[in-house]
Amino acid sequence: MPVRVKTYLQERGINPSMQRVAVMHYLLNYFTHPTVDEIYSNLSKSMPTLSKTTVYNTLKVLVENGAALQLTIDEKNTRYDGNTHPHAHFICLGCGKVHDVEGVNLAAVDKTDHNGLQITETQVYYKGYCEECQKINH
Amino acid sequence: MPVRVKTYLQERGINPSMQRVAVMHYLLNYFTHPTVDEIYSNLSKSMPTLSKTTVYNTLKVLVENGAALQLTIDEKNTRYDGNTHPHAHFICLGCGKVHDVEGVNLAAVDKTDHNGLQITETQVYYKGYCEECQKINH
DNA sequence: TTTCAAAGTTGTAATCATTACATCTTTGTT
DNA sequence: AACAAAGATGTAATGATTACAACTTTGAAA
Repeated sequence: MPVRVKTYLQERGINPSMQRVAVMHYLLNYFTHPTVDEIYSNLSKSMPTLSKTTVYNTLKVLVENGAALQLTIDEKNTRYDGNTHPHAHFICLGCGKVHDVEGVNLAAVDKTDHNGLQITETQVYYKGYCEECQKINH
Repeated sequence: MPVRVKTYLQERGINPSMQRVAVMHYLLNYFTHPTVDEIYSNLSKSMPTLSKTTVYNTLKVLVENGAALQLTIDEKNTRYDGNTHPHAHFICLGCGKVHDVEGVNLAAVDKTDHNGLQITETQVYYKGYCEECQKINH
C-alpha cells in the first residue's frame, strides 16, 4: 500500500516524504472529502509529531500537481478529494457531509474555453438534504 | 428605482428597510458578484452609519428568501449574486474576478433529487484565466 | 565521512472573514 | 404616550488559513 502511494506521488513529480505519503494515502482510502482538520486529527494518532501546517502545505502541493482536488462546496471548510476524475458533489445542509454524485453527464457542461476564457477546472455542486436529515427536519 | 427594489423585496416577504433596499439595489445594479466588503465599502460612502454586520445580516435574509444567491466559488470570500436565475459562473485564478458564463446547458445537470437526496440548489463553477490574465502570466 | 545546500517539517504568531452578542434605534400598535 | 417587536450597530470572540523563522532530513559533492 505505502509503496503504491509512493509511486503514485512520484509519477506526479511529488517528492514522497513520509507526511505526503500519509496524507495521500488518507485521501485515496477515505471518501469523506475530508477537511484539513479531519486529516490532521486522524493522522496525528499514528504520527504524533505531525503538524497541521504540514497538512496544509502537503494538500497545496497535491492540488498543484493534480494529485487531489480542492472543493469549495462547503462555506466553512475547504475540502479535499483524492479522486481526480471529473465527478459532481453533493453537500447536505443538515449534517454537512459531502458525497459524490454519480451519473451526472458532466461532459454536457465541461468546457476548456469560453469566449476567450481559459478554463482549467469545472465543478458541479449540489446542495440539499440527505435521506437521514430529511427524516429529522423537514 | 428605489421603489422598484422596495416592491421586489416585499414580493419576497422581506421587510424593506433602508439598509436592505440599499444592499438589494447594489446587487441588482452591479454584476461583479460582490463580496461583503465590496458592498460595505461602496454603500458606506452614501450611508456612513452602515455597519458591516448589517451587510452580513441583510445578505443572510436575502439568500434565505430567495432574493440573492450565495456563491462559494471563491475560497477567500463568499460572493453574492442578485441574479437568481440559474446560470454558471467563472472565477479567474489570476485577478479573482467572477463572471457569468452564458450558454451552458444547465438543464443537463440540474436535479431536484438523486438516490433519495433532496436537492435544493445546483451550482456550476469554472476556474481558469481570463483574457487579460492570460496575457500577463502564461 | 564530512560538509553543505536545498527541500521539507514544525510550532507559533499574525491575519482576516465571519459570527455572537449586547445595546441602541426605528416602526407601528394599543 | 407607552410599549413591543424588528432591525441596525459596534465590539469582542471565533476559527480557518497563512506567514514566518527555526529545526530536521536528504542527498550530492568534495
